[in-house]
Amino acid sequence: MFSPVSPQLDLVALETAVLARWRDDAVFAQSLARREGAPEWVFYEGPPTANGKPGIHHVWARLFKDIYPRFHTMRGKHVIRKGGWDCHGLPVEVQVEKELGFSGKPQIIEYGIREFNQRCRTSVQRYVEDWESLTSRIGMWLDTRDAYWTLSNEFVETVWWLFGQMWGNGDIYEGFKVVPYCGRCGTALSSHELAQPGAYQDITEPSVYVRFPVIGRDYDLVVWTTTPWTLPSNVAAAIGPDVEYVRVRDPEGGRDLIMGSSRVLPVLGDDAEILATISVAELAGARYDRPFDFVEIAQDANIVIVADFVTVDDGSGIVHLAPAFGEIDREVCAPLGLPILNPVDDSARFTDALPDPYRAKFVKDADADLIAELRERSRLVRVESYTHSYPHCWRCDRPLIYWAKPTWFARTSQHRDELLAANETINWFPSHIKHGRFGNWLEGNIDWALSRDRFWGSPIPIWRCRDCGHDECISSLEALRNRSGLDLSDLDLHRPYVDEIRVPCSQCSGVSERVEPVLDAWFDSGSMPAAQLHYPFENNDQFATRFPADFICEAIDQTRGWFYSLLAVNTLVFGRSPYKNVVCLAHIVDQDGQKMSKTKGNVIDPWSVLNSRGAEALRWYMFSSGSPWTPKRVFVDAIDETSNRFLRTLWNTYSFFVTYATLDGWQPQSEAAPSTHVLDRWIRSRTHRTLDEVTAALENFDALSGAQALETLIDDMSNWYVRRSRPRFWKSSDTAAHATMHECLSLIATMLAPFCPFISDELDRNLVGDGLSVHLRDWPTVDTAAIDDDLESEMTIARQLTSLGRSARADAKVGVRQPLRKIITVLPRDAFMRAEVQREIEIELNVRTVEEVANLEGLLSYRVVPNFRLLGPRLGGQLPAVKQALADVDGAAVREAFEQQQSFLITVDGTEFSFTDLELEVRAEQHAELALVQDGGFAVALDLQLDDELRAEGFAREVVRYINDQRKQLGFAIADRIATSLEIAPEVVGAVEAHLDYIKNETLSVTASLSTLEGPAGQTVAGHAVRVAISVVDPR
RNA sequence: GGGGCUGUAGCUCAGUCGGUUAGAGCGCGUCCCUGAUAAGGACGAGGUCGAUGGUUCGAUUCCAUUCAGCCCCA
Repeated sequence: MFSPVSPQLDLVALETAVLARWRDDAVFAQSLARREGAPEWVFYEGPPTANGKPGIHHVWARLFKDIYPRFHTMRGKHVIRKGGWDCHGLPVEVQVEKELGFSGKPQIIEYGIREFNQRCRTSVQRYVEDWESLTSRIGMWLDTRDAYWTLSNEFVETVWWLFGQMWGNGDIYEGFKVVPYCGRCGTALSSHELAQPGAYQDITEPSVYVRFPVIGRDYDLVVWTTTPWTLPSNVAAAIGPDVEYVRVRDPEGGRDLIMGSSRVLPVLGDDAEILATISVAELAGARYDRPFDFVEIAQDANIVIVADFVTVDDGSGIVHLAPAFGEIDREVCAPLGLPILNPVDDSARFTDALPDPYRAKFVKDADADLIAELRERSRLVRVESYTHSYPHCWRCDRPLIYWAKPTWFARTSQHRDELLAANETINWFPSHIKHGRFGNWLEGNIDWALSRDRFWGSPIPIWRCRDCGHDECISSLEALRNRSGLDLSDLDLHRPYVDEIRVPCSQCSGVSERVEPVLDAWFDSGSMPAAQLHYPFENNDQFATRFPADFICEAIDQTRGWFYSLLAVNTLVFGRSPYKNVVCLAHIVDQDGQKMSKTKGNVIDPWSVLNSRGAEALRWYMFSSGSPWTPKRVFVDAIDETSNRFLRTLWNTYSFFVTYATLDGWQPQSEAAPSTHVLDRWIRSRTHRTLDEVTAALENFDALSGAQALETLIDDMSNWYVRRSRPRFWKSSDTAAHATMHECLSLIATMLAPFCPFISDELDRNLVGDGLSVHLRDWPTVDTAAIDDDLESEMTIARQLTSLGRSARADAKVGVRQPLRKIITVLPRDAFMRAEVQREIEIELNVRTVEEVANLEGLLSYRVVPNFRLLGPRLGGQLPAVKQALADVDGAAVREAFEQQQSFLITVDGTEFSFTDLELEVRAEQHAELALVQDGGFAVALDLQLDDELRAEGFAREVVRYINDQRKQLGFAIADRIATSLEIAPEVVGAVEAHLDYIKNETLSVTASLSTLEGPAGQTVAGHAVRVAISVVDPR
């Protein structure tokens, strides 16, 4: 027997119970164990950064990371779900700095790296617990006990090994990088940090047009910059090869000015007098007096060079170059051997190279003084306010500067073609990322700056000799032990411990110390395929079967994050992409499409949804509502809506089944042959077709289509199958209905399992009752014999006609309880309906017969609708004329012609055309006297003529409804048998007598006594006075 | 400034490998049903498929331009 099922669905309680079962029975572990030895389907967990509580957007990604592994596990694959935590990096450090009230590196050093890193470690551990509980609560199966932690010695050692491989291939070098740098925090910001919301802010600051007097000529260049503080570092001025330059008279009487012709008006105004054009060739190579000569220059510099990037969109058309403070500047100047002048220290203040008042001043604060000095020296042409988007430190909100900083790089740009080739092997979902956002990014690949001058990260395993400067990469503990001669068994592979290990230089007699920086934490996460297994130091067999991944999934912001770091590390080391399929989700936004942020106060706490609506509601919403590639609006009303539409309908249907199966004492019998009843055949066909669709959808990482197919099925089952089959469930006569619904609901539970692991497990447990979890089952195979295309399309027609019939009844104001003699239907020519399907229409519409089309001929006119899809290719440009001619044709004649000759002939402009009934559709057009409704090729007309017999039957049904209503109001149980006494108005007593058995049957009346009404009646039924008394009869 | 995505009913979203009747749910209105009932169903109103131009016999769908929103990059 089935456990009783409340019609009310309490998801939170259900989920709590299911979670307990999973825990008690170790279902997740079992699901893995039973696939031991099966082919691997490899999933990599992109490690969340454990520096804060997880938000609703993390839930989204985690659900997609859950559904496909669940599906493939059921499909027979072994899908290890090893968790992972990204433990290193600035976000963690910042969190700890905040706790300690620090505001920069000096305080950390004073505090002690050892203690600081210990706090980082503790902080990570704390947040991991939050992540674990949320992960479990949403029904995500992830092995968190065996998770990899990027802070572990094993992980770091593999990171070292990967770095060592790249070092060995010559792919690691030290160079300069012009980086966005925060002087206050004493650190460069990674591009990932610049990508933080709010990093770019519009600021207004002075931009200056400065004179660069050309040596040996009688004119000055007008050079534009928005960063006056970089002028002391100027080494060159760039002109564009295709820009037209002109000589302009100085309005203030100084030497003539040179600038781009199109910039004269915006910069100097209407009055400027253009004297002549001047060629790029003449300007190129010219030398000029630099604006400030504070910093010594040893080499030749201060020349005019030609560079492609120069535009005349703004400025003067001549660009100031300071390679210490601009990446483009550095790229242009470096090949020319121009020096890097860097009088700025690591706190973004001018060094002693500059005199007062500039010395020791934050560079941006020196702008005003520098401008004043330029003006004094008559070097200033113009100052204007310039508003642009400028990067800021996301921690202290101060403007960054671009600053040349020694940095370790990986030569990814030299491997660009390999990266692009590896990208070609990846399936991207959605596909446009492949050659769009990600492909474009790879095309423009620049070397990956790997080093971070910070504390909490994987130490860069390079030891540099204090004497000769020789660098050695030591990329394993074993190697480090050999080189240092120390016992390193207790060594923590972090700062400061690793820093304390010194090795003798291999080139001289000096001592080597580790270089200071740690690695970009993205290198850690990119290393995870090997590092999670401590490959190649152990687990080599596992790595062989677990590389590359079949599936990874993250939000789209990871294109330049993890998707890239994974590809870069593994392509450089292993020569191939580490993942085959990548699902790339969009972002979560609020009800109004706005990004969720704490300051806006529009953040949805996942726990509030989980505790009030349940994980399943959230899951179904995430899977079924809208494409995962478009920003998803998350709000409680929307979650409730999808949950009501689908989960509650499913639950209702399930509850209905269990209720009546229990009342009938029905039990599943495995050997029963499939039912032959048309409704049973239909719902089995629908269910197996849906199984086919869901399977294909999930194979294709398309959860949405799968969810939509399931929603359609549940709607079909609830609103047609159950609705039409109800009597069969309560008459005990037809066990086929029970058996069919049991089969279908069980199948639905199974195919729903990856989407909704809780409710599906609950349904399955009760329906199947073998003590197994649905998650330990194999994905079902489609019974292709059950799929009946014809039956499904006929049923679709039947439902269409039923809908039209209801509409006609509504128009005619004749309720469904009143039986009618017949309806008359018109179907499209190719439509056919077998009798048993037609019978469903008759019952549903409460009509005696459905009559065929012929009798309706005179009542309808017909319109001819060309099938453009067929005729377009055939007729091409003749189509409009033919279309026009056909519009005037009598549709009845066309119909007639098809009946007689299977074709229709028409002459247009002297040409004869012959059409088949596939090429021309004849549609019912208008209605006459009957209650007729038409839609497309379908039409339904009601015969509204009533006779006494029909009226009597209609009244009997009214009485049944009335009595059943009384049953409900009196709170009788569904199966209660009752005794009924009826007093009926004289004019209808005959009707009731004639249908008394029917009434007893429909109301579960064991007895029914009937008398003629005397005295005032309490109620009327369908306009006739009645009095009804019912009471429960002892069932025994 | 460059790249990408999105724009379909009041709202949230499907869909359209180009075919003349563009769908669902919610909301709204009117009804129906009543042995799933603190459920279910039908009907109705509501759309120039962001705008303009092009290709085509035919464009919501393809192309170009453009506007708006979002994302990434600079």
